[in-house]
Amino acid sequence: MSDLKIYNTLHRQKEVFTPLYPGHVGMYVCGPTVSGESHLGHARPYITFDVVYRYLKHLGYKVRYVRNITDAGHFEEEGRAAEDKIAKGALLEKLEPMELVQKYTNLYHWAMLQFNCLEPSIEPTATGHILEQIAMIQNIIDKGYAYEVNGSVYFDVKKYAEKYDYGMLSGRVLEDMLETTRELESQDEKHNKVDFALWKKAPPEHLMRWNSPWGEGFPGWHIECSAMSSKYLGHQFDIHGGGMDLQFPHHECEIAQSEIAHGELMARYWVHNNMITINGRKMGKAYNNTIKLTEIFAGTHPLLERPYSPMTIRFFVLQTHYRSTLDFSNEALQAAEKGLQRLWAAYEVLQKLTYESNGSAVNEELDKQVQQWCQECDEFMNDDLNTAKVLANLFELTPVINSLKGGQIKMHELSEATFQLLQRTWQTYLIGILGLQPESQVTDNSKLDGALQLLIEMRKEAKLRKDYATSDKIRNQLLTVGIQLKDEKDGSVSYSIV
RNA sequence: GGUACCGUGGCCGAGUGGCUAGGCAGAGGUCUGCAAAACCUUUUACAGCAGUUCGAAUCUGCUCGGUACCUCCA
Repeated sequence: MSDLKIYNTLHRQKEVFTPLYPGHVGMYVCGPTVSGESHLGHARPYITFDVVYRYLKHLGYKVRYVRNITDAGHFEEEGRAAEDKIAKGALLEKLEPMELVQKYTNLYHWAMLQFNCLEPSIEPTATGHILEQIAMIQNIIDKGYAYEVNGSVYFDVKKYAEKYDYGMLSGRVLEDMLETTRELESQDEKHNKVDFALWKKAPPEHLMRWNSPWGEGFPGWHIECSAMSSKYLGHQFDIHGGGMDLQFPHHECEIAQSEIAHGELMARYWVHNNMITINGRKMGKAYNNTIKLTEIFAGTHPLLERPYSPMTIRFFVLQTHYRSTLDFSNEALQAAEKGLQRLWAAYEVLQKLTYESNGSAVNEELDKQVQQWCQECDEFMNDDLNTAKVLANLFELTPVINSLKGGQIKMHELSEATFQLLQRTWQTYLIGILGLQPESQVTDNSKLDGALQLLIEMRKEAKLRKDYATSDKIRNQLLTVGIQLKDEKDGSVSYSIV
């Protein structure tokens, strides 16, 4: 169906993508834990896999894209005293975990919308699949690969490793992990320090709790993804995605659980995006160096010189290959912002151009070059989704488009087919696959437009009188309220809202 | 300590053996009443050392520097 090659972490190499069922793709991406606000680091996987989703659809696949919401855990409102949680008598005064979950889920959805991320086909919640998780845990116990201690259930990694390859994804060696002894509290329940929890007994202060065959508790960290992906995508599916930091232990544990429960490798292609760094360090809660998305959009974080729009962030992310780290800085964001503006301007110009030829000869060299730049976009995407190169080619095409408008290149120098390819490429890539969208909501305000046309007319008359004081005043005053006039080569005047 | 990964010009970043990626910034020019935008031209690279090769940013080794993961962080 395509020549798409994608880097599979499982085998540490690029592999031709062939779906399990021809024409269909099942993709699971680890979603957010909705116990707090999303930060810039979170934005990367969602934008990355949004492009994967869009591209697979572009290739003609019918894709089921599942992205979970982790809403089961130990939730606390930031800054709220711990004793608050259960001590208060009245229900409404207590911390209600679902209230937090709802709040941050809404905020997350809002941010995804800002980034123009398509909605997943299914967005299952951990709390909505407790029964499935319990059933899966029981299944693993029945097969002898998990044991219960004091109301908690642990996966027996050592036993698993005797027969299966624990570490196949992360490249870890079990022996090494057993050797590197490090004292950890509360590991006394585990038979081995490498074992991981499938179910945890809920201590009294734990608010989220469910009944299970092992008493009141809550599911372990990894089990939800295994349970929910198999429910909606089958025991084996095509793509499993997430951040690189989830490779171990999260994804490794998912593989082990699923192998025992379902008897097969859960996903065939494991795709991991790299981190966003800030001053060279990973942006993460543990490092205390996060910038929340709301802070980015509003420019309220102390590290920000000014606000940056969602599309600037999206463009910034896509300008780098998804498996490279991406370093945040004001300079880099501002460069991205300007670059994107240039691309948009060219896109709008291209939209308005129409093909016409006076029968003169086509400039073969140029024509061929334009064709090549357009066609290469497919190759770049097929080569492990190289969005950076796609953008580079769009930038190569930008002066061609502007020159067609400015007259440095005559339309007849391109063949009609090439011109149409050019238009189609921009539409397909910029809008369709990279998912960028215009931001200056030109609200199609006919009243504003009418007023501006009047001002433009008055300025024109002033210029004819060589009354440049007046004409400049009109232009400068409009600029201060965010409307920029541009004198075009053909004598017309256009404006843009900045 | 274990396991991976990375080090590209002022900044951000593609690129894996020969063919100037690209963006932003800087410089010069064209256009313009002047601007803006646009167009044209253009400077600064491949952490260091050694090796393989006709040829290395790209392969190998070493050194230096940095990062990530190692049990609930995308």
